[in-house]
Amino acid sequence: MDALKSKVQSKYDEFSKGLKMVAKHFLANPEAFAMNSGVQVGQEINVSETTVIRFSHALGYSGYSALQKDVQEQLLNKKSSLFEFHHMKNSTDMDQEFSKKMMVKDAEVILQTAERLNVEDFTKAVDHLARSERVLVSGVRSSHAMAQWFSFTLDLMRGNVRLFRPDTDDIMLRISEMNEGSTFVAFSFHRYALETINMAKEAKRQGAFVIGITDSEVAPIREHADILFTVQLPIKSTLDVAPAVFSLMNAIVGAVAVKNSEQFAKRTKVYEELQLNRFFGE
Amino acid sequence: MDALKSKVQSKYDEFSKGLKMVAKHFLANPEAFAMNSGVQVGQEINVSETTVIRFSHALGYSGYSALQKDVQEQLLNKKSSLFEFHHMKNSTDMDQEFSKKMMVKDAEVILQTAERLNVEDFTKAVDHLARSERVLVSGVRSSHAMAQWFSFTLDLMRGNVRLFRPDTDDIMLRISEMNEGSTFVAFSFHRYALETINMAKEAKRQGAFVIGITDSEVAPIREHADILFTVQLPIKSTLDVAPAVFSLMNAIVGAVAVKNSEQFAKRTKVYEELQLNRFFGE
DNA sequence: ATTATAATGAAGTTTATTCTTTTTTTCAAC
DNA sequence: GTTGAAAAAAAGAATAAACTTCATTATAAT
Repeated sequence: MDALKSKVQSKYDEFSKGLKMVAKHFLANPEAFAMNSGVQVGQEINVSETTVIRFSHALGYSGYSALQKDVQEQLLNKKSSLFEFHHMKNSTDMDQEFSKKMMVKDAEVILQTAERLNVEDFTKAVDHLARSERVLVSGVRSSHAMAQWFSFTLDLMRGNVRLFRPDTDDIMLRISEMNEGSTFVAFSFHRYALETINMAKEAKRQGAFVIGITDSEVAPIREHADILFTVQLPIKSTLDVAPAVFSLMNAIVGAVAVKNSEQFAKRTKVYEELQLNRFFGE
Repeated sequence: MDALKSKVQSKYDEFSKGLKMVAKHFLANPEAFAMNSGVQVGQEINVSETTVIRFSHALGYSGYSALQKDVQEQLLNKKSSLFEFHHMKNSTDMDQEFSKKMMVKDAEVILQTAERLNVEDFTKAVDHLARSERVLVSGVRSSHAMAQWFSFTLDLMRGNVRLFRPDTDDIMLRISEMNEGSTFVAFSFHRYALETINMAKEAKRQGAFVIGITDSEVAPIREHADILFTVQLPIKSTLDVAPAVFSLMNAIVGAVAVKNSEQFAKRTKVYEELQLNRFFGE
């Protein structure tokens, strides 16, 4: 399989626009080629069957059927070799075990978080985030990445979202901009930086709606939050909450996008059109 | 697969002579059923196509096509393991459905990413990240949160990790610090900001080891990366890759921590002791 | 702007596959 | 050995897939 894949990778640059789309899809999901007909594959990627066949030709096959046969064989061989791999327990694939195990754990934490999520709170939070005039997001140190992603993504969606930047922003100024039409989102995780907590307190005093995202139901931020989302790890876990928090944020942002779908479509269109070639590759 | 196989086994005694032959062959070599047409399967076991079709009927399928599709799916375990577990039928609430669905999808993407992860690459990357004198991390715009988290966390672990800051850092200066003992980590996701790509190119030219984290096997960063990790979403998905990327990073950082465990323990101890009460709550 | 070149998808043709119907074979009972 | 029931094969019809051609559209070069 890898041989075929790297062949596709190496030829990728010579391909036309349509072929590139097919190639990308092939690399991402070769199973689709093994199991479906040419038309089906084409439909899935919005390309004509003809282009799929041309892709086969470009790789040196006589047609789609030939490519499909080859993919099928390689895929099934890989399966069996992977199966063998699982059985040998020597030390070299400890790492495989390790990475996989950790990621499975992350997935489990996400499911558990989803399970525990309070629907009412979720709906209310989404509602405020969609409607608020202004949104201010804060999170420092270990929580800063979360705050950054959340504000960046939400700003794409609805605008008027601001990330508090501890290095350059003035706390008092930012806080003074908060009022009844504002929402403040605080990311406060273990060690619970006082900066964020105090901001939440002040924001609330100014009448803003405060959403707290944290790792414990008794975290200090709870006092100042109208809504509290908690992402909890299994005890004694060395995991990081980040994957689960991002999944939660993803759901929130997605829900906001759905709620404001027309506004969202307009904004992203404008954003896409703005892109200048000299800033981006491909 | 096992379910289907044992069904065949249990019905075996009731079968006619011809069907028994087909059943035997099916148990021995189900791949043939996944990949070949009815006639071909028949020929291989000296039985008519009709008998193969009858075999499909005997198992309760509408015809050979239906059997084949099922076998294909089971062999490539297209059926996601999670979907089986989390059949959410209980909730009537649309919002609950929504948030949960999104998060379940995130979990699935993580599992798939774990599945596809190349062990060798993972080991090699961890090795470099643990041993390198210096590590430089870059990611702008939508990738910036990832870069921030990764550099922050890895820096806690081993030190000498630097995040490239587009607003204040000088590209040339940062690049010129790279050499054979350095590792450069590039987060390059859709729209593929040129800044990161060019930095990777230059870093490589300076002899640094380059690790690319991206969303496609043909993303532009691939040319300049010694190791490429791809986190792919199912096509047509409106999801964000962030949760899966964070899970991958989590695994990487975790592996580095294990590798450098004594160093890591010392560093975090120092860090913990440093904390002054007036910075943190509780 | 104009032309030449290449890429694309719609429509049409051919080939392959599945499924149904009909005929033939098998085999046991008499 | 004939007969009849049951199963398999062969033939045929219907369907679906793969491939080809060609007109249209996009891209690049002048």
